[in-house]
Amino acid sequence: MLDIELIRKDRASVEAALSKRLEPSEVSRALSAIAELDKQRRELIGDIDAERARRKEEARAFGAAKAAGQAVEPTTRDAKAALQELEDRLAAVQEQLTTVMSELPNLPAEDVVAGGKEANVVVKVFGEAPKIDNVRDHVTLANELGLVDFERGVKLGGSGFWIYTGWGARLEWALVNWFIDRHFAAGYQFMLPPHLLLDSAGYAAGQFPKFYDDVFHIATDGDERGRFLLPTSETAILGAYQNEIFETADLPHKAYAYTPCYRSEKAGSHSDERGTVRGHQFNKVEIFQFTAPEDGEKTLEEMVDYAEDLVSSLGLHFRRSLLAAGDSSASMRKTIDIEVWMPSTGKYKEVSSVSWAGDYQARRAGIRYRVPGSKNNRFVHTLNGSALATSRIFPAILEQFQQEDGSVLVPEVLRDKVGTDRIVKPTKRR
RNA sequence: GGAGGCUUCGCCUAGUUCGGUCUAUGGCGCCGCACUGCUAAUGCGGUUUGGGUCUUAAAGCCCAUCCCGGGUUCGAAUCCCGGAGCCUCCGCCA
Repeated sequence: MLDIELIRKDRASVEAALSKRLEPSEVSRALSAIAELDKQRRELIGDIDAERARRKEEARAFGAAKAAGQAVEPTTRDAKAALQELEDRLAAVQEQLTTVMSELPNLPAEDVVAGGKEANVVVKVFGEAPKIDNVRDHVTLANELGLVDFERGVKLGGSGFWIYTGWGARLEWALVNWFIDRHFAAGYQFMLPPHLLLDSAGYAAGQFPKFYDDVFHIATDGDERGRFLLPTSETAILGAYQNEIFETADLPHKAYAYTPCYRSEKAGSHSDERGTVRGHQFNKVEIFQFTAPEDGEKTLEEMVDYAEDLVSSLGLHFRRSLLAAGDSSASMRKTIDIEVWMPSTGKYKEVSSVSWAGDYQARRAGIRYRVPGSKNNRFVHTLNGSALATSRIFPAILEQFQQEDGSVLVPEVLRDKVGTDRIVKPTKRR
């Protein structure tokens, strides 16, 4: 949610920023509608408040007169319908305003360029692509080494699901655990939240209404409220703090969570999205920070550096990209992707997306902090980042560390957790 | 799933019987000031949250807010209906 006061005061700059990700004519139309609704809203509030003040005064006078023993007639009964009518109008205006406002995306940061995926900027490349003869893709490797059972996964969950098996399950779980250890050591608070969330949490994070159809909705017996399977633990971490006020001393608040991510999006069968690259359920450890506004943008850099250090520690070749306005999530001011090299496709694939939402999510979720020396509580800034999406790191490890003899070397930092230095072909039936 | 109790401005709490200066009591905590070699103690004052209005800003003023949503009434923390959450006991169950 954008700051309506900013739209009032500096509509031109809002319009310019939004035009980086929307059609200018569409932006103009939405802002005009907002200006008009905002005007109506404030007029109605003024009228309603005045009417309520009058009624309060009359009720007080009535009580005083009655207490004094005078015979008095109620006077405000007729005005009730008029007040009700004003309140109904306000509710209608408010609803329209909220609808238009909540559909507007965040303002892209200054250094974020307009355009879609093609306008993304590669900022930096880390390491070098390993030289591999006869590259096998991760699906082949996973099948040969018995790491992932795609066929039985489909038997269980249908298309888009798989089972990690044997050393594959060990590797996946080692990744999750290694990230969990690292974030804990880095001072993030560990959370294991519910995977089933109330719809309100989806709206707070800005995923609804836009992605309402891309998540799994769950009906719960005897409860009218909608619930859904979380598409990322970002939704849970943010939602956990809905309508709360942070003490200044508690900022920045750093949290992280491990959950599977459930997405119902239609999985097209792109050749570079085979295997575990895209599915209806994947593992991800998410880091999150609530900060004071002045620390927001620099925290983004800190978090990206941190996530990159993880990928570097694994020994993978990757790069950093600054996303164009049209390719980053609507809730975000700026998003930086970490993309890892996939030898089989010759492409880089996103393994982490680190974003700075400014106060956009905080405004939707009602998350504020106390400003020292001020009566007015302000909205915090929120940042989130995958650290990391294991189901993307997993295939990158298989592909980048595959050996001539068909085995795969385990990254050094994971060897203790996996329980082997090298994964070789199994001899028994799986 | 059944029965009962409960939810008040950070925390605890008075108020709900029987509707009206409740414009919500008191304590703790916190902030400011005073006093004092320092600390402590003490005294005085302040301290829910959000919206509107005015203003360069602050202050002020107005409205809402006693778990949430409806209702009754001139008037609701208080009465009625619906919902959520917590606690106790019983039942069921990984």
